[in-house]
Amino acid sequence: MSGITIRDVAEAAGVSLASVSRALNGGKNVSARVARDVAAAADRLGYQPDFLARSLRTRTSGMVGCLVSDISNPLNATIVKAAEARLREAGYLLVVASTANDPGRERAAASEFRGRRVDGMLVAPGSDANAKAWRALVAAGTPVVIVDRDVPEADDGADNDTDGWPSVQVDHRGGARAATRYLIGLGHRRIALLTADAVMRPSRERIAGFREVFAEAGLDPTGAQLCLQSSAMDFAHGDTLALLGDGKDGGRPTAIIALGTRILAGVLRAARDLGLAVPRDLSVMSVGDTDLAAVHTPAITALRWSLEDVGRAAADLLLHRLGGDAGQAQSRALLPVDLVLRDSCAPPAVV
Amino acid sequence: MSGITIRDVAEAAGVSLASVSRALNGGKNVSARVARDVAAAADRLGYQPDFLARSLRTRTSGMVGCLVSDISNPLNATIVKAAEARLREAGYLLVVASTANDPGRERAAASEFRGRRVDGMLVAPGSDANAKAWRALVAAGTPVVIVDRDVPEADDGADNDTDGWPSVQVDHRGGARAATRYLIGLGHRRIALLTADAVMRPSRERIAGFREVFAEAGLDPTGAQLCLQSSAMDFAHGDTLALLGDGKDGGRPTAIIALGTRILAGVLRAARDLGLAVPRDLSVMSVGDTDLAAVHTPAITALRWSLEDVGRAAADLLLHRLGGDAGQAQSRALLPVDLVLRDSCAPPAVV
DNA sequence: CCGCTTGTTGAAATCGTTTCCATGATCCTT
DNA sequence: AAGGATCATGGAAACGATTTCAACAAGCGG
Repeated sequence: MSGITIRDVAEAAGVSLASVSRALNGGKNVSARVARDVAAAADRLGYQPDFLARSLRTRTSGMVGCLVSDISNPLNATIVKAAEARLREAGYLLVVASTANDPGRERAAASEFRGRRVDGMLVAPGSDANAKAWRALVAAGTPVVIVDRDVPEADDGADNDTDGWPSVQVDHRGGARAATRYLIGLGHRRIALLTADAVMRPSRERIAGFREVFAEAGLDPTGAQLCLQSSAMDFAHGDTLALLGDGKDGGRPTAIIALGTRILAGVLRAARDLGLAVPRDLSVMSVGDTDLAAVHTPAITALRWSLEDVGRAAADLLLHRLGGDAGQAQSRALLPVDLVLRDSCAPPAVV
Repeated sequence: MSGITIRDVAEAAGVSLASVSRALNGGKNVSARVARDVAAAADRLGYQPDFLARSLRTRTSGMVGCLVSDISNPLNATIVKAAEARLREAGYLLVVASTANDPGRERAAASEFRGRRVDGMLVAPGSDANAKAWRALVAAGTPVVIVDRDVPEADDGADNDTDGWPSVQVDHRGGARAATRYLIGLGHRRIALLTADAVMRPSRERIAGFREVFAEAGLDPTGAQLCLQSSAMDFAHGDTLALLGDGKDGGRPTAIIALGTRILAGVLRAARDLGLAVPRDLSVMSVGDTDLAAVHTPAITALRWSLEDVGRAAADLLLHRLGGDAGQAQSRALLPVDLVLRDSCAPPAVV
């Protein structure tokens, strides 16, 4: 290690430990001479403060914990990256834990973060079931920002904070509404939404928006078909084949909205296997603007939202809290979703 | 915070601080009665040790720093995730810093890691220029494992360690050789390699393997065309158009080896723009087995290596070091690259 | 029964930093 | 010029753990 401590600097500069600390930190109540000597000595010796000792004394670790299901998912990774950059600017270190949506690992990670005295946390729980663990953290005084998740209100009437937790959320409902309206506008009446299990907020909101539009348009609600993927085993390839193959419930869907790279890939492969041309025989839309969607032939119309904005907003919200601002105002952010029109959607073939 | 310290536990259990520490940690030289009482008291009070204080005393932070160019790159993210899982098992916390290959940020991050007293580091420098910074760290006693990078020998003759640094590397050269041999075996004589700037090991090794095979086969070396991408602005789309458009140097290449999702995407789009069918008019191979390669029509033959293995091996190597094993043996790992045959390569059309 | 080893225990030192407090010194005001 | 206010400074007490060391009890062979 560095080996040289504040004590060495003090001796070299011929002042006391307290003066060195003051000179290097606040600079308040410190004479110009001492400031100069200390800076010179520190520089000459290559002094580097020990964060551990400092943290122990000040009770702030300068670390922010980030709990995310899977860091190797590019969507998550992009969010984390943006948040890390913002936090780094503010002098914080981001530590991430991949939890694979396993409640046990989530709890363990949260507990470890707590033991390491993180100053705050960015969390995206795998499901709402773990909300109590987060509540315990918050009760312990650790600021927590929820990222694109819902946390149900406490079931014990004791501490029901009416306004909920600080959070950054994406307007998946609005995006789904726009997408559905667009397809209906093209003439589609049977649309399938392939998304993840409804245990998390994004899928729940998407489904809600999807159905809302059908209801508002006064269309046959059975035309809004859901296909939920609990685990992307074959990336929805089999499900899509089944969906497109037979004509149950009044015929196969003429349009599919698919979540993410892998499900989208499964859908495209299934369409190819069945000899269905996109967009002539089948319109396809991607939820999330991935490389695959942008580059595929034909290019896939997609719902896009800025992952960087999500990460930045989450970091800002947390920094706000860490800055002592416990004000309830601006404790929630809702980010927009855009519809990027490309070549993969067209009016359905006449029935 | 937790609020309750080892002192509270000591009082509750009616023993001294030292006994509590012994009981909770080693358990050596502790009577059954004390062990029981301490465990009970700690449990009842919900005691959670303070990592900061512990670290300060023991001089080990239990943290491992990871320096990577861009965590939002799925390849890097996968490596990091695997390493994190392995390190977590061993009780270490992984902290990552994205450096965007900016030497300044790399240095800053390394310095910060050092200040936070990380026990070790996993680094993939953006270029070899920063090697000196890493050397300084190693000289300071921090174990460092290099991930898929080369670090040149010190230019000052003083401390030239003959065996280099512990590192995990991927056999990109072998992979490139296999790929090139395969294409040559199909009859190709003009092959283009589109890869990244040669500032880092993977590209350098690939280029070397690529050329070696041409030389060994006694083929016209001008058939081995290089196209280096310093920044993937248009994802090599323009370069590919130029490459395939005219017939300089004895004709356009009949096969292209493209690095990663984005360059591959650019190549495929360019081929489409020029009306070249894959693999009839142009054979295409991907370096790295991405979603796009697996899902494209036709499916793209790819060079694949296990990113999880890279992460795991790096973690293991570092853990080995941290375990006190400074033995030079097994300080370097070389991971294999496989050629995954799919449908995107065929013998070239007769000239 | 004595001396020696083995095993438990608690008081105190330590890690490197920040911060409280007392002590002078300087300066300004009346 | 005396008295109070402000400021720079160093000694020492935290922060919460681990670890050394000495003390003491018990077991045991001779």
